[in-house]
Amino acid sequence: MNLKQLSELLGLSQTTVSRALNGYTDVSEATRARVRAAAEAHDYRPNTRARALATGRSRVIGHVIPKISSHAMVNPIFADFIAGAGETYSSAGYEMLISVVDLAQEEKAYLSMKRRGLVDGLIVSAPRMNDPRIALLDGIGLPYAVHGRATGTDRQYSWLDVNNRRAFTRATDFLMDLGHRRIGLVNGLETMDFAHRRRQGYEEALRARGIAIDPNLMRQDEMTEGYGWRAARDMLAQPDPPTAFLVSSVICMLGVRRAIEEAGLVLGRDVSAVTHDDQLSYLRDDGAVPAFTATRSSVREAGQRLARMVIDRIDNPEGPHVQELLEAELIIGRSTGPAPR
Amino acid sequence: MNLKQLSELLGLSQTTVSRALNGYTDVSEATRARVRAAAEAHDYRPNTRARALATGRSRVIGHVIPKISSHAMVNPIFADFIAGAGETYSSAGYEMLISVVDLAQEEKAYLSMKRRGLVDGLIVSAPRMNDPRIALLDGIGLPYAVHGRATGTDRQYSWLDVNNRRAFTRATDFLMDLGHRRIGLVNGLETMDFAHRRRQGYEEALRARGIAIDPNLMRQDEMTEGYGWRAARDMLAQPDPPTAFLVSSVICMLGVRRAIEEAGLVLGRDVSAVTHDDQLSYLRDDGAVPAFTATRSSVREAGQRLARMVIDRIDNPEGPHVQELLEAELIIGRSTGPAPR
DNA sequence: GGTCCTGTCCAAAGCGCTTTTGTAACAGCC
DNA sequence: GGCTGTTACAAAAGCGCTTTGGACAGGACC
Repeated sequence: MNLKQLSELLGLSQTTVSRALNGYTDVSEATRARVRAAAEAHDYRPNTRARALATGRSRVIGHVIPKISSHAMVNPIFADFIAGAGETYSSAGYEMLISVVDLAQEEKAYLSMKRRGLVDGLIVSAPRMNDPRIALLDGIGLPYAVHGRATGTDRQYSWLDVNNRRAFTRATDFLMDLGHRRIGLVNGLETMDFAHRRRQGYEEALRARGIAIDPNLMRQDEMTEGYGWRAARDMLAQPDPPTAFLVSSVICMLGVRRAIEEAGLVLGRDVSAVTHDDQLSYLRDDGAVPAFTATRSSVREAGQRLARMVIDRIDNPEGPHVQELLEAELIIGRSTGPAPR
Repeated sequence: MNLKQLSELLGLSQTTVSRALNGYTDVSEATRARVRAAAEAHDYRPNTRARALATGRSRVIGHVIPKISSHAMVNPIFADFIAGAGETYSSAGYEMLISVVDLAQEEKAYLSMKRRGLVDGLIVSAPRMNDPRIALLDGIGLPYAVHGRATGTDRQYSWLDVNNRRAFTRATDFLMDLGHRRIGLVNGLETMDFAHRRRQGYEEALRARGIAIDPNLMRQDEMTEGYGWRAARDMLAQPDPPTAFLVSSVICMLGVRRAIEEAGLVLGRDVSAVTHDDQLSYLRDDGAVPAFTATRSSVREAGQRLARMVIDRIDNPEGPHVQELLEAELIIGRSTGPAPR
């Protein structure tokens, strides 16, 4: 059933049927009701492609996953973020298009998306320091919003980020309030903007209390369970081991906990640990008192809000850029306690 | 730059330019080269929407994420699967569209995708027992391929699945060869087809050697770290505890390992464990000898192949259905050893 | 010379919508 | 009665492609 057939069936012109369904006021309410009923009865849906061609807007928003050589960079965050964004899109009448693109082809891919009229806007993920994509997209003229910030760029752009610096400052303060003085940092890769900011927050808090920053207590790597384990194990084996850890993700934290337990120590008593928790649905902590003390910020919610942000930019491309800084909650769980004396 | 402008620039008709670029033979090679060069020079890309409207094919394949009330069901598998499928799509000139849909609206969503001409085909994920979606999609007439199988349906359809039954039979046999007789099963939710099949494989292997099946050694739940921990802890606390575990995912396995270590036992010596490993990129095991003995099958590869499968169905909708059963490898790691006597 | 290919190219229709630009019909007003 | 406004509909253009159905020139063949 297409518009032509529906209009013939109703004895009306395509114009009238189209305008009736799209809420124009130059259609009488009686006619509109009749059209609506017929559309409903025959389950008529306007063809997306034709509508897109006629309006010049595809109502599709693109997400790009960069691929390095043969491996796509899949982030544990990805699934929940997508789910959040997808919820906003579907309630706003947008579709989400995901494209796996060679990292080296990323520039071309954005341009091609614009040229082909594939998407109305983009979400930019995992910004790196001095990320070149921002200038690029401004040049192309495709609305976008960034998940995170790109330190080093002085352009204006729309972004949403967690206040990673503040979160880690607070976590560090919290541990110091409990009497901890030697705090190990099990960070993500510091080429990633968020990890860089977390270290800043950590160092800032230590400096504020006049505690020396010890490079032996700082690690960075991709956030796997194994990395968490190795990092914590090594630091605990040092002459003057940390009494607490600051960890960048729950997956890492699982490894940190293992290292602590293997060392014959008890988490939350002998050694404390705070992790950042993105509230990933498949890692959720279902206890009454959470297992881990955490700086918590839902990545799904970030997805929802960022999706809204691109849509707003599409609706008003010349509008002012919007920045949203989400504060992470500090949730007390069973993984922290007073420093042993 | 659109087709009209390009053709005017070349002094050719739109027809000729279009046919030159699309490889038709009624264009001389000299002209084709000239057209190609101009297209290249001006970075011309045919507008996707116009082409889709003209050809009646969108070159988009849909993936649906069902949403239960306010929570999308996000599977840890999801990200890697998508990445795999995305790789195939981008090299085959397809795009991937992901739609978050209320579980109750799923039927409508498929129909709407067809009616709106949004996608050329679909991937169906996480089939349940007697899954109604198969009959539904056959009725709608949208090509699709299923990730997994739906026990209980006698229709023919195209699917790709891991041989879960065989994988768990082999793993059980392997443990029994090492002398284990009491083997705990830490399974996923058995409403999921794959979990159902894994239990079958486990029970079959036990029966084949005349070992009684003990309901006290079988658990099922959503596969979190916490669930793995609780399941293993509880079973180990039983009067006649298992000497080995069969675990449904690496995340669960992390919990199982923790329970074993907390009980003062050593994994791979006092207690053995085999897990299924989907080779998720963010849980990869980077040691020389893997930490876990595992039935291993890459979900990313599954994504790649399944994407190819839908594309084939789109190209030849009346062709015979294809089924692909991937055998999981049994990889020996450090988590298994002879049963203690 | 006429016929029949063959190799190249093109005009125009069509995909299914939206939107612009009318155009009747009717009412209100002097 | 003539003018202006308003309301409710429709004809037709246009979005940017692909595809159908020629058209035309040149060579081969009889």
